[in-house]
Amino acid sequence: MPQTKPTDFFLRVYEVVRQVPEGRVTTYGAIAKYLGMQRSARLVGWAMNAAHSHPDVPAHRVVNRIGMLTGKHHFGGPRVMQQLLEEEGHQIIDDQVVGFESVFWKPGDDV
DNA sequence: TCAGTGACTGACC
DNA sequence: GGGTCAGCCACTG
Repeated sequence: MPQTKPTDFFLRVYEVVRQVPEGRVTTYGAIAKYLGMQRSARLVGWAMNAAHSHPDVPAHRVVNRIGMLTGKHHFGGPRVMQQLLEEEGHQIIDDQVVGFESVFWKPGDDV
């Protein structure tokens, strides 16, 4: 497409998040960087805020750069995000993913 | 139409 | 080594 609509950014974010393998997590910054907008990590967060209308988007697999579940309150409860991650085999301590670096998935790494 | 806000990040002091 | 600041862009009032 010759022109990138603002909403396309959201759709691309969703697309990247959907590619995150089960049992892995990624970061807002990684997604933003992958889309060529590393400085716009907040936009990824905003996209996640709007991702509620996209059930296919595993937003719980997106954390900040240190593996902290900063967006957990947006899941309808402070423990929902943690529970979802634990069901995928993660261990959450103090709102942080244990061994975050080991489960970190970089967009484009699956290829 | 304008200004403020937000699930972040990197750089600077 | 730790805290503060600015930047990015879309949505809402």
